Amino acid sequence: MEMNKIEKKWQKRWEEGGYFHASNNSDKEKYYILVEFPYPSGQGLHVGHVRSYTALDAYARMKRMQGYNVLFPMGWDAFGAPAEQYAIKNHIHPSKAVEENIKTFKGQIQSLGISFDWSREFSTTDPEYYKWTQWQFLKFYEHGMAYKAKKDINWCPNCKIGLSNEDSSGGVCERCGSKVVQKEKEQWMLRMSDYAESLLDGLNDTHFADKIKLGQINWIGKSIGAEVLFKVKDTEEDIVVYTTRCDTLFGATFMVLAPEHPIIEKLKDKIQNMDEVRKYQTYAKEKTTFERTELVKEKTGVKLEGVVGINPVNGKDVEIWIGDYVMMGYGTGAIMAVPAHDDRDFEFAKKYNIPIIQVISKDGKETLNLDKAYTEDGIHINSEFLDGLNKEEAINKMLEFLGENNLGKKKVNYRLQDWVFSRQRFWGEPIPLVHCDKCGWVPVPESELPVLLPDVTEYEPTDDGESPLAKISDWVNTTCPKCGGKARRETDTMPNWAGSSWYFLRYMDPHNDKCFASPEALKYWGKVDWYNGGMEHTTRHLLYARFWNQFLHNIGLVPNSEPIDIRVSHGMILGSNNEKMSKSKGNVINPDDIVNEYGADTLRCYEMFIGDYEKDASWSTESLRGCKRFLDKVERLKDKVNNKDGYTDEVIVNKTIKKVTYDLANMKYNTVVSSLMILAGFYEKCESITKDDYMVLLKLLNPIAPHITEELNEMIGSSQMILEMPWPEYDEAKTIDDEIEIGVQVNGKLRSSIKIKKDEDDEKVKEIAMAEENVQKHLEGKEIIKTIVIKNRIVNIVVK
RNA sequence: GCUCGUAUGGCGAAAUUGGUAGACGCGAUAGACUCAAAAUCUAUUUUCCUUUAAAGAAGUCUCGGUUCAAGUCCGAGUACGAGCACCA
Repeated sequence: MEMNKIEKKWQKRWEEGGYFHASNNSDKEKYYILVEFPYPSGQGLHVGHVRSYTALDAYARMKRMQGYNVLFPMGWDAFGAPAEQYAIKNHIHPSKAVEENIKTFKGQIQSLGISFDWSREFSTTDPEYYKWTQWQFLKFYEHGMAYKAKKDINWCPNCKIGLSNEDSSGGVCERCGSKVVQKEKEQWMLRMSDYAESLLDGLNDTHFADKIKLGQINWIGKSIGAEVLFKVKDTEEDIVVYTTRCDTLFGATFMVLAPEHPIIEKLKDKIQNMDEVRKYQTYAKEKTTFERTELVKEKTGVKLEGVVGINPVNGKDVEIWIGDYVMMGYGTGAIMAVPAHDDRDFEFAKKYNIPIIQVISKDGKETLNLDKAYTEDGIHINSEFLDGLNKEEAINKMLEFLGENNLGKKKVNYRLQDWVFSRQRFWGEPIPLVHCDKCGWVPVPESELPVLLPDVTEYEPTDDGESPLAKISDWVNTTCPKCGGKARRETDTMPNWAGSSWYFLRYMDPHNDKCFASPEALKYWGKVDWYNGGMEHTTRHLLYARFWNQFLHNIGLVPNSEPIDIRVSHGMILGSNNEKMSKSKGNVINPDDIVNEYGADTLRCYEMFIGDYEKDASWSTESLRGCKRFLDKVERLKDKVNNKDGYTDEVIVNKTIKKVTYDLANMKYNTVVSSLMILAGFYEKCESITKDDYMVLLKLLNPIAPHITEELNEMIGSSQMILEMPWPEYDEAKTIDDEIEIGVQVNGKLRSSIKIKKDEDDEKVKEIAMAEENVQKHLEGKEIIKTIVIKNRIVNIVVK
């Protein structure tokens, strides 16, 4: 068969018939299947895309045949750096490059026969779409969820641009290789940390895979501890520290502040070595986040001479240090150091000769010559009212004490920070605010949305790191919507994550120009039932999307707090050498080439067969040929079809229907293919098969190889397309043979196998098993202690 | 360092969730068809002993445990991979 021609024929027929268009008014039960929309890069489609699209396509096709109203949409996440880079280089508007890339991607996806509902397609860069992204940002702003704050960003002094953490990995600029420094800039922020607890709780309303839930939990990073107040001797100042181990307070011999801690300025007249402190502050500032965390293993710090803290539990003096191993961004930016029981504090204390007091031990005795921090839980010592208590008891008692004396309280901290929502880039959604000298920040009125990106040809950032938009004075200068006076537009744009944080809502009602989606559509489609994407997006993207949706829910705009029910992730397709596919390694497989040579169905079938869907898999063209052979075999079987009715073998057919139905819904695509191979192999051994036999195979295979199965269905004279037929049902009672073969073990070792009737009486099975010659041999001269019969499974005879 | 995965033939992998380990596919070997090749079909293919078969022994990263029975459960460890990373 000429596969390419056949595939085109069916793709055209499906598209023209609108078979995959989901309806917003249907009596059928809805089912929303979503696969992450791609960034349409210039590289074209990757065979990895084919894997996840095919997998969900197969599921969607089965669900439709099972009678669901399936929403399976596709679109484009097209804002972001690569398109902007391309534009800078070639002096064309990024939207042009995006348009071309989308065309390529779409053509490639269509050549695979994926059953996306193209009538709902959009790109995050469409003004009709980003109008609503901007509108939603204004909702954040109106509800006090967006604010401006000074933040350190990764800054390349050579390129004069701000870099993401990814683009500055290793502490050098990805583009020019120069050293990245920290630069303070005013940035728009979203109060995501306010939602930390709610994002944690909400996980209970989802059915994400455990590892994905864990990823979210770790990212949110909840920690339960206490804030403890240390007075600074002979001043009115206090220092509040955050600790998860307030029970070790008697062992706190010094404190460490983040170098930029504000108390330092307040105490500067008291600090005798202020020069040294200033020097250290500068040194810390110049270090990038990378160096602070990875390169410099050895702890450094400077003691604040002339100021002393007071340990609130025993009134003893504690030294105050600054050190860059303490971060301003977490807790209170200050810690109490307990060198005996914390590795980092121990190292610091050793280096600077600070006293070490042990307050926990295994046996209630002090350890001589502690050579490293004792971090196991034990019994408290040297701790007055805590002596003899274990960790939990001691923490509770200490919290009680701190509370009674107004010295501290229980405190929950989260690693999750507010979302830095500004980018100094051209190719993103403009933040729809203007700044007026008189009125301050003023939202652009809804009627003036979207704030469009201007049509220019220069996209280089400015020398001081402002967005390229800042240079376009026509665009920047505007009037204040409130007072009508002179005003300037915000020139920062939104991060790439913005558009993808709510796109799943837009699919429900993509052409609505009155609102981002009608309440009816939002209610009808509800949650995404099944969301698939890459492992790399299971923390941040998913968290942003959940946060965004929870916020919209809280202000009454969407019906569900959680947007997604089930989230799964697929493994990568690696090159045949087990490495990530890349041009430089020469191991890239272009799906177009495979489609041209072997057909889309073969590629689809192979990628489903390649292995465990959630794990990485290496490409093998040899194995791909095996799938081609299988499809050829299915084709040849059509010549065996006789004019009889019914199934040649009820059991194998029912068994296969059961397995394929279950496996398709449980991401076990590889065994879907193998069980169909077994069925085809069985048919091949038959003299002839019935049309019913053949139709079952075609229907079950259709979700994975839709083109060839439709063609064969037509060739044997069906007037209806497979995709219009109901999904095959199975009869549980017919999934097991009447006669089965089970193993017989003696002392757990297999000695024989016997044929018995299904559900045969245990005593009878015992009898048959005992009669086996080889079983007898192993029973000879032994005493039978007991015999275990597991129905339809195994017999085990225990002897002595 | 912490958290989470993973480990099964020459290779990709299955295993009804504690019940005959290696289904299915690739590769390989032998044969059929063919002038020949391709395609297709048939047989064999975990290892060891054995001419073969029957029969046997070993075998799912390592060591130990629970059980009539362990790839599957428990404990300790090794290797590889992923994420987070001085989070107090």
